[in-house]
Amino acid sequence: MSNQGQGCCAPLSEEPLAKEQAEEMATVFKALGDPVRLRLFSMIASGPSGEVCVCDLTPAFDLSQPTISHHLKLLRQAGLVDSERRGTWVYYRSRPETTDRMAALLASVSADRASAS
Amino acid sequence: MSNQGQGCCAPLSEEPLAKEQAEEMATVFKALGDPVRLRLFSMIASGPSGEVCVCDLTPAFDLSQPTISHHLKLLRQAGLVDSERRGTWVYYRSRPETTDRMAALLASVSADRASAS
DNA sequence: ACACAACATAGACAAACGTCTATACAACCT
DNA sequence: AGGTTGTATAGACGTTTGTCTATGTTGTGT
Repeated sequence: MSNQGQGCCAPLSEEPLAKEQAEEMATVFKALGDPVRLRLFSMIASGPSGEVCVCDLTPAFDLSQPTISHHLKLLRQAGLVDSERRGTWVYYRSRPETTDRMAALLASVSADRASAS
Repeated sequence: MSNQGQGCCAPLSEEPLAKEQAEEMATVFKALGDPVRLRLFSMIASGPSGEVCVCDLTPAFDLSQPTISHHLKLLRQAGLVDSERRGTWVYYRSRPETTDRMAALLASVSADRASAS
């Protein structure tokens, strides 16, 4: 099914991303791979006070409240945001560690690309 | 359904990511939101010569050749990679512009976060 | 011209996803 | 205590996604 070792091109040195690490990172990318979640995350991450109340997120979309809640849950499970209840309301804030990891991965790609030229 | 204007918290200044821009960027994130595609992209982006032959990508997975081809198509449609046929073989290379845009977006999130503290 | 190899496309199908309604839980306020 | 509001969970349902097999397309070599 392939011609490895027949001179097509140099064999890959090594997969730069191991299977397990790819699985983990893909979860994070997938979480941002939906327009609603991306906007939600964007609103949370750029909240003026570093956090945003769910009561301000929900009415910003033409979607039901449970749907927004579901999307927030996925963002939380991906490690992109954290939530805290204060009294009646729940506040979400971003977790820059996760964002930074993604940015670093993308930057390393560009770096590899640059060093190869 | 909400208490906007009742003192829950400051209303959002503005969605930092417009609907259309979110839609567009989400497509790119979604493309990397699958473990197989993320590994494919990683292999392509870190290819020693800046490009990788499909014939080296396909046997690296326990998946059928059409499945790999399909994933490569999605990466291409997302603007993450480009393909070129040379003779019998097809070579894929990454498009750093797209990667850089994603990194910039993630970095701006961190920046907003830092300036808010 | 013909056979063969690399890659892409088409169609089918189960699994995952995004959305909804209904309901539960938690906190506030008379 | 009881009613009301904010948020989460449960279950249902149509759509999208990831995978496969079968086939088409493009280039090579004899």
